[in-house]
Amino acid sequence: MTRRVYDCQAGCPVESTLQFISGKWKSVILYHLLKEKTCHFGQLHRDLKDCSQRMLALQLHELEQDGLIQKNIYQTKPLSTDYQMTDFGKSLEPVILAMEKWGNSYNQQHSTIEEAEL
Amino acid sequence: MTRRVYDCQAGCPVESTLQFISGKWKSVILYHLLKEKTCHFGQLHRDLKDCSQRMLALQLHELEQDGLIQKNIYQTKPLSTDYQMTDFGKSLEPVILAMEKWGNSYNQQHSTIEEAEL
DNA sequence: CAGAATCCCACTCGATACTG
DNA sequence: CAGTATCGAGTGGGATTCTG
Repeated sequence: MTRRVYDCQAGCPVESTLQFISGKWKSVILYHLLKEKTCHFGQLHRDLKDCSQRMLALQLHELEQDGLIQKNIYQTKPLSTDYQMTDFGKSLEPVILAMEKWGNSYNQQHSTIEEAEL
Repeated sequence: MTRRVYDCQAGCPVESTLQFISGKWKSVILYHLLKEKTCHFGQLHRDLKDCSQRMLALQLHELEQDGLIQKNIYQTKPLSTDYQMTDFGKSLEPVILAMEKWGNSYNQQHSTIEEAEL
């Protein structure tokens, strides 16, 4: 993996997982790739509005180095690239989907509360 | 929640989840609390070897403010406190357990490879 | 023991400009 | 379009010290 941020305790499984997905935007990128199968750089850049171009490139690069995603370059003009999950990346699907499920549930409850407050 | 780091897109469920667990040590703390039900500050400090006392206090405070964990203070001498998950915090169990499962699987494969390399 | 306060350096990360 | 290079402000976070 690119950077080891956590190692409180050799073998802590949660830390092992975090080594791969703890980057600022990694989980979100993986989520988009999981849903859309293939994404162009520009598309991700539009979707992740608050992620700068530089950050996006960095995160994608780390994900690629960690073997979670694969980059394909097409020598068209202008240049075009896209990204997709590797099999290793896809193995993280349960983690990402668990996050999605919890987030959906939270968003529902939260919007209900907001409506009640109006 | 204490800080909103992500909001690329209103309603992205993964981002909603990350707002709560994206802190540097939060997932690990939640994992420990999930497994051990109740933890004293010192115990967590020992378990998360590479998390400074200051960081641990900060993360615990944010988790408490977000309503994921509950803090209990005992006016003994010397002072003692412990932490446990709230019901809201427990709702994140599937996410944490998914991380644990993936991490265990990864660790197994990784140790096998290391053995093969010896 | 459990934490708050202060200090301060290293690094993160956004903005901008440039390249193939 | 899909990045890389450079720079500078802001902040994360460790070390240390102090309190109840």
